Amino acid sequence: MEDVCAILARNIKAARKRLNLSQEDLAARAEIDRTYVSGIERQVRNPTITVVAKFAEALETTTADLLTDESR
Amino acid sequence: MEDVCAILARNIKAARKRLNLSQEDLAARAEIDRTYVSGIERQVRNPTITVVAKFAEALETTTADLLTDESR
DNA sequence: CTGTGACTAAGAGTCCGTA
DNA sequence: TTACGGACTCTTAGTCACA
Repeated sequence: MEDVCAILARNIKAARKRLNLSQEDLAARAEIDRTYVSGIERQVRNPTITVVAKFAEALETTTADLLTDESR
Repeated sequence: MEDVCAILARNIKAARKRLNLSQEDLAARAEIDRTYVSGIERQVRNPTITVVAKFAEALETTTADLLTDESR
């Protein structure tokens, strides 16, 4: 079973690219530090669900979507 | 926009009832502390996504499902 | 534009109990 | 069976300088 952090990292990165945003742009939108965004995409962070919710809003999607394993 | 913790609390409680589990049963299954389960259902906790994943496994569902707002 | 190490404050998560 | 409290440890939140 794949780690939920890996799924989140992949989905955030994909959604970010889709919107043509840099990590910096996303950080600004979500009101999160740039380096924190980096840490999540690199899977060195294990965020709380409220942080994921912030990302979801900034990426114009839902919390559930960011945690959905698209690979199956 | 409704808080993600409220959605989680509602969904966990519903899934737990559906399986006829007590908070203690669920805690044992998910290998999470009994008082922590209580705290999440009362929305006084803001869990990390790995904990939500543990709940999902114990409740025979997915992380995304536990964070899906069924009220819409 | 991104990765990384280091740091403090806050809160996640555990364990003991009581009503 | 659940809510709630105290006390505790350890990780996350959030930020910085630097590569």
